[in-house]
Amino acid sequence: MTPAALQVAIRDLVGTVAADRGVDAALSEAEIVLERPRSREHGDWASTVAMRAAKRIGMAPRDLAAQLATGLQRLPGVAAVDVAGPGFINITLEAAAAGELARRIVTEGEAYGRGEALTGVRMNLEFVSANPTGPVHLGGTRWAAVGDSLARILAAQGADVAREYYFNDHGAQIDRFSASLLAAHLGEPTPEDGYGGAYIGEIAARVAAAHPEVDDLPREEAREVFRREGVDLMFGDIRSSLHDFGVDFDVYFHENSLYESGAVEHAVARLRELGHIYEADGATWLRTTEFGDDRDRVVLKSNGEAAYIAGDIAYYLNKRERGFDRCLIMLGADHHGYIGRLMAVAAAFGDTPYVNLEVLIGQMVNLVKDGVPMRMSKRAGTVITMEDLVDAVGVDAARYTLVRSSVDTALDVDLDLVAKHTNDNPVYYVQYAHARTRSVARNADAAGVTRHDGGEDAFDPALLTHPTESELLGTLEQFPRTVERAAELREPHRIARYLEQLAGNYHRWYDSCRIIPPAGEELGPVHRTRRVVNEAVGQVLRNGLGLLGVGAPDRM
RNA sequence: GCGCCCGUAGCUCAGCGGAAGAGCGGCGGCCUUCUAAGCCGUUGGUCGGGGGUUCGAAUCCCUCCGGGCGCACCA
Repeated sequence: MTPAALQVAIRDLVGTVAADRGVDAALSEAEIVLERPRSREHGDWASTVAMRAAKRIGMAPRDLAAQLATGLQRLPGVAAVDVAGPGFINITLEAAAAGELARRIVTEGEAYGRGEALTGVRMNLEFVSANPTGPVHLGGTRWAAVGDSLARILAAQGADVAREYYFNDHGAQIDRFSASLLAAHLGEPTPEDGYGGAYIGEIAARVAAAHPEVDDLPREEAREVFRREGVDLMFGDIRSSLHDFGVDFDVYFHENSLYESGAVEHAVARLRELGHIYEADGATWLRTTEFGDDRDRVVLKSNGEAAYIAGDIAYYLNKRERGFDRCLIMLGADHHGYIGRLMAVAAAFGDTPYVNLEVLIGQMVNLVKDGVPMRMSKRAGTVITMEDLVDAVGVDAARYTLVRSSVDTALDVDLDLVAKHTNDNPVYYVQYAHARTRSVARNADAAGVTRHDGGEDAFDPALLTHPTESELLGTLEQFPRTVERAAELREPHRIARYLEQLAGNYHRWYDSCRIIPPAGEELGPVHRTRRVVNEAVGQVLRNGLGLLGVGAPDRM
């Protein structure tokens, strides 16, 4: 008896009751809510359908629930049905019906948890996108962890996902970067509005070592060398940190290519064709107010230069022309003001905002020391980088910490605390559960506790009768819909929270149910069956950690 | 002034229409048997305040308070 079958049965029963009373009470699937009750006392599944449908049918909720319960009781695989409170229907399944899942998970393996919700959809996921003026800081590290995990989750739902990094190595920021490098090389103080931090000195030294001629060049030319070579080195460092963090992009998109290829002119011409461009005050404007923005935006400044948004316009059109159905952009909270104009741009091209284009805003990461927030400043060089974090806690703990909270929540990271109490990080709780499943498997093999007994499949789900077993099986059953929900809501943290629950269920099961019989107890079908459950849990933990880009160790 | 996010246990945070949660911390237990990075018990909450919608609100709507981040012909 699967939840889907239960749902169908409930719909039919409601139809029968309604027909008896001469009422047409056709229920949509969404109305037949079947959920895992929070408390074990409420059975394996609970339905609120009686409370929803009571008014339409003209019965008291509890009476309707009682009638439905009688019908449900007769279904095969249903052990007990109770009516509680205002009309909850609590359903308990027979162990055999619930336990069948373990066999299915082992058969499906890595495929368990995948879905088809996004099959055939081409998605472009843009994240991090930091300009090469310094190492990736904590905020960028959060997007790296969340973005990469989201890409994995979307792919698990069948989407064709491209990870994309958009960057600019020209303009005022880069000018300040190269001026800072030159100053560091010459032993001068960091220029006003320049970048501080130890990495500036290191990059400057590497450039000078590779190009000793800078000392003989005029200042302007030397600065040009520092600009060109420094950007290359910096960007190389960024890519390498990201790679070490387990994040590799499919496309590194250079903003300047939009200008060099004529993509900006192409996009502006297209918008002009569509009638959304006008001239005023010597500048060229896009009428974004027509599409919900709070003011029109300058596309080409009165001095003839392209405004920043011109790049965004061209970039969006470029993505669409490369065949992406859905363009997702992850931005920090300090960019939330862009959403309106970006959506207006999409609409101006005739696209559907929030469908063809999605902007995911993530809140800031704050560095905390001894409970006091520390201001991070690139200029002052008091920045915690991706590498700092990884050095302190390792890739797995770093990624897990950053991905287990909703991006809607500003995150406080206390480096001392994280470094000191590394074992407190829930990632170890989950990883330990996985290592335990592997350890049990090794020992079980050695003890002959295998699924097959003399060629016969000894798996018998009716033997999984312990309360911790129905709890564990119920959680295992939730994995596919958890992944689907995480993909739909773009919320990877749901996977992490799910894994913590599963790990807890497993640890408690392990504590009360032996897989390998202790001395004096005979090896029987129950042990062989539990062995399959153990494998199923390991598989799901592995699949889930994989979606987070976190390792699933065999030993700890 | 306008806009976005947040306000749930001492701390960090899940839950976002259906029967208040986890981790950490505190206190007390459990290793001669499959990993004690574990388990069990206990402590701890007017879900920021007030209205409204609903059979039912931490969850949706309005409003107020508090905190964070933004509102350029900068990039």
